[in-house]
Amino acid sequence: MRIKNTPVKYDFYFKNLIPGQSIDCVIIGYQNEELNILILNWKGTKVWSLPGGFIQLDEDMNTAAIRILNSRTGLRNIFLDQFYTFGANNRRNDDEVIQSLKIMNMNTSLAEWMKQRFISTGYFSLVDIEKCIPKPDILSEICDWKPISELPDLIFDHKQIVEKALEHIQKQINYLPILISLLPKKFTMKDLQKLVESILQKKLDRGNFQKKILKMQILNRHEKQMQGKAHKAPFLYSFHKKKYLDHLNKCIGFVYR
Amino acid sequence: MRIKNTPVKYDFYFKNLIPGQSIDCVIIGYQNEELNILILNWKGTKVWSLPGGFIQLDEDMNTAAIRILNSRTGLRNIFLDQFYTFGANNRRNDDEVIQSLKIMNMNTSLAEWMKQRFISTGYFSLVDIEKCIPKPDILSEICDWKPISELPDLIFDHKQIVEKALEHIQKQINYLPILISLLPKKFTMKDLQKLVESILQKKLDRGNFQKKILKMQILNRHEKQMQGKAHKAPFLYSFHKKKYLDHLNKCIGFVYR
DNA sequence: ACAAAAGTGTTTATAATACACCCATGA
DNA sequence: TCATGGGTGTATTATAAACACTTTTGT
Repeated sequence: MRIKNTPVKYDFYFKNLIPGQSIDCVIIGYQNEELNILILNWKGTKVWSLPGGFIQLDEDMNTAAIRILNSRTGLRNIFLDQFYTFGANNRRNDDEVIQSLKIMNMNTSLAEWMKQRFISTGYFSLVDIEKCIPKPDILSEICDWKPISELPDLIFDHKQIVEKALEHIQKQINYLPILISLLPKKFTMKDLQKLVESILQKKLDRGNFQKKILKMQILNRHEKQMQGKAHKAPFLYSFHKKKYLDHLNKCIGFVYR
Repeated sequence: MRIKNTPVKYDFYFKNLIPGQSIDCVIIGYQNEELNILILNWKGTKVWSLPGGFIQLDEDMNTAAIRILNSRTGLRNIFLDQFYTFGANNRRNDDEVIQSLKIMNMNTSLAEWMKQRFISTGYFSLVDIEKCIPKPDILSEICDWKPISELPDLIFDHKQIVEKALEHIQKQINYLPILISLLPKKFTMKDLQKLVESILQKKLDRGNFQKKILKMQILNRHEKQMQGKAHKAPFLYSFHKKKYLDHLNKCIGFVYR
């Protein structure tokens, strides 16, 4: 799933941007029973960062976030929400910036731009990894999924941004369409349970989970899936989108806390 | 509770500020069985706005928010948290700004500053109204509490900012020290219930509320308070701060949803 | 036949809800 | 003595938690 970028010349593309204000995206997918996050490797360095970008002078901030998400993933109409704005004066370590920019042999005006103080608004997005085509940005040559248990060091305060985002979805699991966004169309009850467990970071009882979810009437049951495994084949399910969203709006308490 | 400002001359105090970035505060208090919000009236106009301000070049955004809160209320060590950043390109209506600045006879450089596009981060604060000494800012001459049911029109998107803040505390009542911040040291069970009801916007059963809260063991019971009313005198309570905060951290679900 | 995991059922404990009862108080 | 609201109790229902039983499948 690694995709290489073609060489670009750095131009003055940032002339049209709001200075001092950036966006960082925590793009979350679900794979191998674990949450994964999309991160970028800066050209010729060991620096990893979150996908991010800037806001155009006449652009809504939310629109900019959608644009950035789309340009890194190819996806449209994806769940995306703001969770926090990071405004500490020392959130970017200047040495880190200068060092990396030097390695990347960046032209002066872009380097100057990058050296500003930025206040950055964090957005998180929940995507189906299967549908996503990761694309590196102007600073990077690798754009790749990493499981949260194996994240490398990230530049600046990006690790904290990830942590804040994870905290946020944990608290919002009852209110936001988190589960429907992360699973493929059809899935087994076990898939759903593993996902919930990986978000809440705790084990749940299998029988009780199944009963609780079924009683909510938010799932459609489909044909059984033969897996060639030495046990009963599980049913496949899909979300009944309307009922699922109604449930969230009623804030009834979706799963566990 | 109205306080008039003395005349000030507008100076270049904003030279030291981050351009394009502002802070708006939704300062919430509890009075007459209703949530109240602190708002400002711009000099010589009918314009009402939230208390707000800007961030100094070398200042953390959170520090700026604390500074702004303190300068409007005189309070220190108050609960204050960020809830959303408002970045729509058209969130400020330019005509409104220009009109108001003209009426206020503002000098050119301040007017120019005010006409920028601002991305504004919303903070909310929960205060004991009794302890608060509202002070108008440089643009205003009145700084006053208004119950949320009787808010006047607010400038720009400030009404939406208030709504988002209220939504936020509703969702966070189980996680944030909302109740302890809004009530005076000692209060009756009825006071507490009315506060919770005014946040959740629904009626709760008196007997069940009392039992549920008492079972949590987060209150200290004090002497009864004789009110001169034609019925039994109620107990006074105060929060057992540690137990209350522990309860919130455990996210057990504090009251109702 | 067996192990493994699915689907469902049973039991017990805990919590939510509705509302009933008695008590203290001032008019 | 009466209306009012405070404090507490009880009965009913709903939900959570632990775990047991049966079924289906491939080896």
